[in-house]
Amino acid sequence: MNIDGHTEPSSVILIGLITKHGGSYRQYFDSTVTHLLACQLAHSKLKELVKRRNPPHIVHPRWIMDCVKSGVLLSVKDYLIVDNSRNTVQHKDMRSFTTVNRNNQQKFISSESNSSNSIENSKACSSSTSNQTKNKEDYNFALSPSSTPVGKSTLRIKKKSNTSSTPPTIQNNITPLPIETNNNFNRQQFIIPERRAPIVNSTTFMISEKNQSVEESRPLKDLMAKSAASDPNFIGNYMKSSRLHFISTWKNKQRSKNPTSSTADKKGVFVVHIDMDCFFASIAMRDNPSLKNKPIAVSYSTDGTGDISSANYCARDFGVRAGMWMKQARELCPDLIVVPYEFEKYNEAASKIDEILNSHCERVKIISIDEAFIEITNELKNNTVEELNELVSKIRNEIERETKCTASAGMSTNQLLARIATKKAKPNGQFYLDAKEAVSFIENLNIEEIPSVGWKTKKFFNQMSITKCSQLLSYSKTELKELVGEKKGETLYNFLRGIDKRPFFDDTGRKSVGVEVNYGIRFTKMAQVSEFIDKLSIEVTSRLKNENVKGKAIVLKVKKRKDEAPEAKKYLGHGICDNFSKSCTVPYFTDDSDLISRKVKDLYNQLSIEAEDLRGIAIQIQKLNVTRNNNNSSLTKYLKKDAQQLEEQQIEVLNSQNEDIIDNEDSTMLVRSHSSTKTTIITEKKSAQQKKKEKHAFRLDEFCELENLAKGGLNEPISFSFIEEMPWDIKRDIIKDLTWKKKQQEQKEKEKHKEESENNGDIDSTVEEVTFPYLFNSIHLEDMTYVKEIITDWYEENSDDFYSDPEVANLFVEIIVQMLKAYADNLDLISARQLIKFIRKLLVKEPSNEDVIDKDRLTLATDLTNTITQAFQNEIIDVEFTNCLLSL
DNA sequence: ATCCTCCCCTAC
DNA sequence: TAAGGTAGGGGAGGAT
Ligand SMILES: Nc1ccn([C@H]2C[C@H](O)[C@@H](COP(=O)(O)OP(=O)(O)OP(=O)(O)O)O2)c(=O)n1
Ligand SMILES: [Mg+2]
Ligand SMILES: [Mg+2]
Repeated sequence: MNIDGHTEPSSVILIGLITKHGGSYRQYFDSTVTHLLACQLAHSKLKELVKRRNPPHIVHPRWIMDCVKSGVLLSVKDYLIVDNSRNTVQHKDMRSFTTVNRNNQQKFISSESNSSNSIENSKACSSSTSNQTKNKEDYNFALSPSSTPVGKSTLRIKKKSNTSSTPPTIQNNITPLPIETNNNFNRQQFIIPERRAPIVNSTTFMISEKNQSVEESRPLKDLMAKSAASDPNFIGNYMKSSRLHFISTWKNKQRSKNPTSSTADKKGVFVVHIDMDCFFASIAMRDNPSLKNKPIAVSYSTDGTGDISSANYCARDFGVRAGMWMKQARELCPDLIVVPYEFEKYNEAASKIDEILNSHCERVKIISIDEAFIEITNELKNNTVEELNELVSKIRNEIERETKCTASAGMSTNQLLARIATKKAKPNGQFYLDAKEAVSFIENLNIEEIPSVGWKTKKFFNQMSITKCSQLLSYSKTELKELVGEKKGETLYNFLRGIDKRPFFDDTGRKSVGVEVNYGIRFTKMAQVSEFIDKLSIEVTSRLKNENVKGKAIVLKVKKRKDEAPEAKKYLGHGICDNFSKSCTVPYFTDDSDLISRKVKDLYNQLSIEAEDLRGIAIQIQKLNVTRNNNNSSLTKYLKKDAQQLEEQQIEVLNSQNEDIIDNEDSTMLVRSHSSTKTTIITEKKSAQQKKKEKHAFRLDEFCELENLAKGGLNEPISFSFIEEMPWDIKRDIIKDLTWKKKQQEQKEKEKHKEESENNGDIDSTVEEVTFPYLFNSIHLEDMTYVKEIITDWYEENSDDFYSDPEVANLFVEIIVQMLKAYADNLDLISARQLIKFIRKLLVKEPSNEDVIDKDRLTLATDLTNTITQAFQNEIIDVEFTNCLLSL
């Protein structure tokens, strides 16, 4: 729950009641808020709230009071202060809601009927001939105009000329759930199953009834037999069998081998891309040579909806492709021979390849289980293409000797060209693509042969009748950016011209760890979902522990059967789904499966997805403790390097910028005339030098600013000379903090003036006044004395209002909670304790002469501290930390 | 302007 | 029957 504005009774009291009776209070309004308590609400605010995916009930605080009085959770119906029931009704009536939508969509589509028709045609074409798999299920559904918005079948285009007709897209498909009182109970199912037992039962009852009555109950039952619900070790078995899991984890294992991007990048002479020919299939043919001249595919099934993992070149002649369903492959090639997976053998071969590559070359970047780039720096005597061909030939021979499988290699001067060359080299060949011939080579390719042009992008361009790179080459960079987005436009423009600016090693360290299961998910009860989340959490935790990482952000991703979508065509597949994701951040790094599971269930509840409709579920952990310092906290840097190094880095950055500029111009010269470019370089260089100078000027400027700030209105003047000693960037942060603080103080004063006339101030972010957010980005807020002084000052300044104006008291609570969070962030239990103790003392001290008020004060003080600790408890999930804190 | 959240896309 | 995972790049749009 969240409280808006001034309420009667006061928010402090309400918060106390809410937390005491099992509700959860949010300081700020967010999507988790189901009820907003208010006595009145501005129209503008209401409008905003109603727009939300799950608009809250807007309820009079009397509701809380009455609930508490009667000891029962009463319906909010009689306490709604805004009658948004009209909205509710609209949402409830999904049928009419979606019908309206449909019409809109169809109108939208028919107005562009030409283009959407051509999508359909080209899709039909490509699906029957050569294609990179997208299975018919997803395919056909996406084509059906009644079910999918146009936006989905085209690329997302940055600038949409007709914004007015876009609304009936994803937004509306995300089904704003009808808000009912019951909804709330559903949300709590995970948390307090027993207490909500009647509801749970009725849900389950309804489901089982459905199962009996619907005619498709039998196939559903069959599905259930093999689903995640019926196998207690589903995740383990699944991960053991999944080829995609296999190649993903294999790649992950290599992560540590690839150097990180920081490695000073030497300029390589050549780049070679090496990729095994139909890797999985090759292994099978190796061990059973009789298969060599027959079409084979690696799969679990000989027909039906099983995926093909890899097909040999003989099968490819029939159009059989990886990712294709056996059913379709069987149609294309009735004599197709299916061979099983042999993961262990793939591992062995991959290790051998890895060894061979490393024995020939220093710089090896592993891309996947059957694929790697190598960069040639000093391996050749004269750096001639002949030598290169020799070396690569030698490597390929060794690979074949050791693995009895063939590899192909593309060679050129950058990764893009090498990779493109590989395709031409296959099977069992090698090909050198000269950068000078890049454009003439690329213009004959189909667009999907350019990396980054995947299924969607291909469809998007096909729909504009673009299939060849030559066609794309006539688009300007600006036009491409308009079509496919800023970054992709840029890279695509460059790629089409054979330009690839990626550094050879670009691994910036892990950013996330996750588990996902989008297969076999068929549940009927929330309890099953809950159990599955427990297991998933354990799985993700074990992966975290394996890698020795922890994270702060917990992400839940789910697939929900699309409204009216039929049972998946693929056996136990996810079918046509809407995707949702929801995340939360805990204030410290964790790898605790209980915590993760609790939070994920919270998140799941917020999404309100019926167990029956769930088709896929994933947990991701982000904001890892190992993620390479995007934390650019100046202090962190300072602790790592000394200031000198930092300055050097600055200069390096500037230099490399210069190089970049030159690089850019060099490459564009390929297509442009060069007359004007030189001057550009010169001006750019100049401005870079200016920048360098500014860096020094910056220090002076800052110096003056700092002097002013240090003099002006600080409670605790910081030793000026101390600051002056600091490196420039730390100074800059301090200045930022101080400026910010000063601004806050000014604003507060302004508002105080206002308050005098209005008697109702709404200050909400005085919080960081005490925290130095820039400087203490990730470092302890250590100076407890300082903190205490600030709080005391603040308290004394406001003590007049403190006990009369609940807003002021509320603000106080907020500040303290924020500070506790900051401490929890750093697991600084000692300071947190000190703070709590200090607050208690502060509020209870100074015996007043007026006895009556004094007693009230004592009660209020206790109430307040309880509220603080409880609010804190709601925010901080680390049980250990909270318990320690509360057991003062 | 920059960050954060919730997506979508791509690659093997 | 079948095992549709996983990490990173990136964009839109809201919050700050
Ligand atoms: N959709 C896919 C793509 C690939 N793989 C697996 C099987 C492949 O053998 C291996 C390597 O992928 P490649 O893209 O290199 O494909 P192949 O090696 O099979 O064929 P190619 O000769 O085109 O490289 O990854 C898979 O299981 N499913
Ligand atoms: Mg391969
Ligand atoms: Mg490969």
